[in-house]
Amino acid sequence: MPELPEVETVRRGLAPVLENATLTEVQVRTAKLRWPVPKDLAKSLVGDRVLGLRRRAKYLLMEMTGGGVAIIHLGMTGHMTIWRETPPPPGRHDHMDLLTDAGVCVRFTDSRRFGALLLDHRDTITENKLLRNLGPDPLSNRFDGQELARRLKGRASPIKAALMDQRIVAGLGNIYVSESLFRSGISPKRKSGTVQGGRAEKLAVAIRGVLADAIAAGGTSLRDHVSPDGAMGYFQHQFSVYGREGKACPGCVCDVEKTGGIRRLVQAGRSTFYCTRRQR
DNA sequence: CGGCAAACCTGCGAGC
DNA sequence: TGCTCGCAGGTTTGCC
Repeated sequence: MPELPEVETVRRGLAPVLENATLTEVQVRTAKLRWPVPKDLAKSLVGDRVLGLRRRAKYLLMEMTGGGVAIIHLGMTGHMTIWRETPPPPGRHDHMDLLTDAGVCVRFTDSRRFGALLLDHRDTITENKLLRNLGPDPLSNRFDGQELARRLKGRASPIKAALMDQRIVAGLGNIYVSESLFRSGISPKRKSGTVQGGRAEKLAVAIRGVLADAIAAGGTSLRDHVSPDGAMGYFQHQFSVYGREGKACPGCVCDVEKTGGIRRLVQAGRSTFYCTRRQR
């Protein structure tokens, strides 16, 4: 499920029920996630009020009045569900419940358990190992064509790999990299260092546009619901290339029979989808 | 440092 | 129907 637009959708769904709420109970049923859930999690959070729910790249940061900050990552299959009434009995993959003084339950579910919940403190959060090397958030004003060009300069790797690298730009994943490259007309195989000037500008604009459109659509729902209120995201219906191998490129008028349509290739172990005619 | 495969997990759909 | 295989939205680690 979660790249930046899905995480932002989750943040927006949870914020109204978590912000200003006091946590009355934290139930951890599965401590074995991407990293072990801290043993003192409940002790650190219960009784504190949630000051704010923020997002940094694909991480959710829940800031507490006591100074604690819960760092949440949804991994590949993690999602959150809000229960305003008594929640159903937890299933095998319902690893955690956060209960608030308003009687709301926020349940964390993650079948593959690549997600994480860790603790830090507001005084040390900027030096946190998971956060300190992240590149700019593409929707922030720290990100534009010039900044992207600077970060790509001199790199020999294909641009697909560079955009997947969270140190270059933070928040893209496999779907939105393919879609952004398509929108900017850049081949995923192009050497990163050659994406400079106008080309970098175009790519930066494409990244921002794709992410903004995806957030407006409530993210992408391929297998899981993304929104904590159960609503499906529908950006998958706007995909130009992702998952569309052999289908017609939306920008090409050529016959699919002749061109073969959208191509798939594997780069660094991940599928990339692109159009050989429109992306150079 | 760069690049790549493997590792961590489970579920699902395709094909036989 | 039921099994096996490949693939899946992420990130770290370890090896050349």
